[in-house]
Amino acid sequence: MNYQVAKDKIIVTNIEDFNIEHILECGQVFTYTKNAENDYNVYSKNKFAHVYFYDNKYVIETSDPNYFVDFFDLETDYSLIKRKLTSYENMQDAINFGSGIRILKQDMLEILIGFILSSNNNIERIKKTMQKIRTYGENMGGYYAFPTLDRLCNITEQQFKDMGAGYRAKYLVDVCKQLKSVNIQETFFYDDNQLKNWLLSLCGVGPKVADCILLFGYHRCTSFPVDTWIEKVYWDIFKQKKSRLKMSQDLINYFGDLSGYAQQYLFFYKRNQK
DNA sequence: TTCCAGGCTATGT
DNA sequence: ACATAGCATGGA
Repeated sequence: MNYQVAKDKIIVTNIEDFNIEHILECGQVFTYTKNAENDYNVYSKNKFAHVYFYDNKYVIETSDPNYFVDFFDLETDYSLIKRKLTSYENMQDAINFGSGIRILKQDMLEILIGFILSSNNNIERIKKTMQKIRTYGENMGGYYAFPTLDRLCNITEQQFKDMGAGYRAKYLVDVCKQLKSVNIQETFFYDDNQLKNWLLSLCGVGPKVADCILLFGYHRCTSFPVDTWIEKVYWDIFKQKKSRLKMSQDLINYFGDLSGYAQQYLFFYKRNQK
């Protein structure tokens, strides 16, 4: 894969490991809309990008190309990651199926809110709620920025409910209060254990959601979120049942530094099997 | 109508 | 430490 940065766009060529559908539909992100096949709008913080396939290339149109070079993790060699993962059993099919997956570098606050909403919920509704929450953010002309923490703190439980958060509305109000008393920048220097323990202390954040925030909000790739789909994958690999915590530990021991990447290929593949 | 959706909290053993 | 009910909501 290669890319070129211009003033108002990025051009991605040799796209064997960049596929916008794989990237957005593999469950790591809720802040996008689909215009057509291979044509999406992507929102992150106060930024926006229009991504589409054209002439065997991807075009990422945006007013801030450098931001999206980082967001799409374009400096990481996913061909190398896939080559390493190929040596594992049961991985070849998943890698072929989701060959264009990349793990996005998303905003921690958006990930936190999104995955608190994810519990016992479905992806379409999470996306709708996230889009509605965005209307409380700054109007950027044509779209809204995701609300800052100060703005989020002014949203009431009833307003979150009206946006479809359900019983998670209370968690959102409480977690915003909790975050206000923390220097969030410092949390980026925590080691994996410190960070997970802190995340588990937040309202609405249990083991699975904490692992998702570690992986998608902090890019800690030695994290392996276990959900209903990964439970099935675990059975395929190890032929036994365990608690989700132990499954996650086994999978991290198995995949090591590649855990987060393996999780995404396997999740996307399993979730889309008939 | 009933079941399910990338689980969490609270409350038991 | 482990097991289970209840949780809002909308779509199939």
